[in-house]
Amino acid sequence: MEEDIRQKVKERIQSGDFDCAKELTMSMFMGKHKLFILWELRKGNPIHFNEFTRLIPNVSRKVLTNQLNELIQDNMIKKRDYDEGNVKRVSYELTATGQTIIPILEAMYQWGENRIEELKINPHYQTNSSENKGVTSK
Amino acid sequence: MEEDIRQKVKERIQSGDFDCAKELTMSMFMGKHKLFILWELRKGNPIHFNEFTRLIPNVSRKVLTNQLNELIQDNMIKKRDYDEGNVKRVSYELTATGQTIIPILEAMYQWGENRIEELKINPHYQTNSSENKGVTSK
DNA sequence: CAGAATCCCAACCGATACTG
DNA sequence: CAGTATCGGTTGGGATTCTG
Repeated sequence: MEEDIRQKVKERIQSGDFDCAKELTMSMFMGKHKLFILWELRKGNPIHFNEFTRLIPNVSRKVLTNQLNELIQDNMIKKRDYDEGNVKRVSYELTATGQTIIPILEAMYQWGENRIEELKINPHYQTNSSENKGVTSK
Repeated sequence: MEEDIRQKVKERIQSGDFDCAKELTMSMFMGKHKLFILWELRKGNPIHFNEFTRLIPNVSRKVLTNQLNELIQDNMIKKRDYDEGNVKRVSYELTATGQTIIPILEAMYQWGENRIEELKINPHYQTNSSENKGVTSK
């Protein structure tokens, strides 16, 4: 349904329904590896296709291609083809628009770090124990 | 795969692999309606179960229940049961932790708004036309 | 090196019906 | 009112194989 949401958001915007700003943003990095891809590109350095296959653990080329193409369609990254000797190479880098989304990723990174620290101190997962139960004020 | 990512991230954190901060954050609002739920709760006002079914277009109770429960497990929202007359009611509101993620949603909202304005001026979708093609510097 | 083309499965989601 | 239970459809993603 990820692709679905991207399409839905596009359609809504194209048909004049602009009430989906958060969803639009979210659709930029929905997809298994997009967050990772954008994150790796955030410094401005271009990255080759096969570099990604090494950087991202266990990604198939098909899925990687798909994620990269969607990011290109969304104008978040751009592709550059060139020849090196006689072997074709391709690199990807952020577009100007893509760069503007990085602060959000950094905020997400920071929030996650803080949350992890909290969880180290006071693990909360699978404890349906305390504070969050129904406060049943009958 | 949404539940899957939530579980994976949890497992990674519980097994001492803390290198997934962004993914943890993202897993907080992955799921079809979580963004919407958190957004509606951001002002601090509690919302009843059936209010959500009215606020969210075309959500089934099953899916809504699921999304709410995951948010509770993740300590983003909390549930409050009480009796009103002799009818059981339930409301949901943000936890303290849940409140800390709102600024990220607001950043996403703002980014989306800006992007929509850009697209109004210079529609970019489905034009694989110009700047983003391979810059083929052969 | 950088894909494209298939096949296939898991699981998210929707619709519907039932319960306390 | 606020759920639970069940069934079935859709699709993103993995594994594998084939090009230029």
